[in-house]
Amino acid sequence: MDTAAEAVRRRGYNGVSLDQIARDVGIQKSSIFYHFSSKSELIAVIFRRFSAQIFSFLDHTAGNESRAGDRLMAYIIETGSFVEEGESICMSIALNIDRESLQAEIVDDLVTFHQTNLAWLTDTFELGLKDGSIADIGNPEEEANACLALVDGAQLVARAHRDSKLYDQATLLLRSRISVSNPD
Amino acid sequence: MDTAAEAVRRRGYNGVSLDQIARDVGIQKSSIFYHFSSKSELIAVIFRRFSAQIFSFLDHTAGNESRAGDRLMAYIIETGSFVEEGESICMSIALNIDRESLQAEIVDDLVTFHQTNLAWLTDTFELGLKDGSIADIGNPEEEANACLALVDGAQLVARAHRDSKLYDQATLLLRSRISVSNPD
DNA sequence: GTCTATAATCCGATAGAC
DNA sequence: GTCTATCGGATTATAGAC
Repeated sequence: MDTAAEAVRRRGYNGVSLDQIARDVGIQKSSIFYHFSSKSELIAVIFRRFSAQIFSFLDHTAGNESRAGDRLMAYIIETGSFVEEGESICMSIALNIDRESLQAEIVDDLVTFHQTNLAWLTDTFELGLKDGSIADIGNPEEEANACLALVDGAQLVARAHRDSKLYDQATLLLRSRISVSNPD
Repeated sequence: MDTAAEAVRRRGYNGVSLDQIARDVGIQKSSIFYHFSSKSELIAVIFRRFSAQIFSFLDHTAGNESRAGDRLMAYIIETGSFVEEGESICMSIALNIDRESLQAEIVDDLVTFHQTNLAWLTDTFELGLKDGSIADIGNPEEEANACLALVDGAQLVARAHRDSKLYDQATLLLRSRISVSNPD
């Protein structure tokens, strides 16, 4: 499943073959069908696992970080980790491109994933309005939408040039609005 | 070629088949090979055509609009036109996802396309520093990188929810920094 | 320049031995 | 639970008639 997840993030749904995944793992592709009934199901399972990991991260961050600036900074760093060496992107982006090849169930999960991220970011910017840890906040919902677009697009830019530093550069202006706490 | 271009923007390189393109056009798929030697060549040609159109737009805009704010606004609107009804995206994004399935030549063209856009945006923000038509500019190169990431990501967000209005919302904060001229 | 027909390959999926 | 073998379908590409 780890191998399949990485393959999807690097080559998209239509770009991966079960044969290639099986070869990377060191088994025969027919063995995959003992664990998953179809390619669709395999992708559905790994996306739900990925989605659950991110939701867990969001809950954990909201529970542990009391300041909006710290929450947002953790989000930007976490999302940047998907870029790796500029060869990969977040799975939801990769699957969204190949959306028309996916079954309706996974497409619904993709929408839910996006909406959950947007709602979390909106809450974060609303908190930022109160605690002042993020500068120049306009409408929280608009900020959340722009922030999600920025971190997604920053992954694309970094991948386009195979350089993870471009993710950091593209998000620099957003990060400069954050006054992080210094817990000692 | 128009049909092929739209198909790539909606389904990605690996998601389109020559048979489907031929059926949409109303010919047989074998007829495609009279005009193009391979699927790779077809995609290379339509991307170069797309790339030339955008480069022409950049030149035209820089020549006709003297204010940085007007140039940037035109760029944001032009890029937003790729979203259509939330079903499509810019061809460079779609091809960049399926990069590992493409021949090296097209990948080079993709990098050139991205760099040209970045350079144009950097020039625009440098002009904006001088003429004051864009507010709160930090480093022009960082602004360009963040701007490109934002408009690319805004297309993804709009497509994720099949709603072109989300592109407008995600770019609203950037557009609010622009003081457009009112030519009368 | 487009057609029919078909070759060659790849892929998802199944059957059955071990 | 993994293997070998294979089916059936889709896809890229070619050959040759018109």
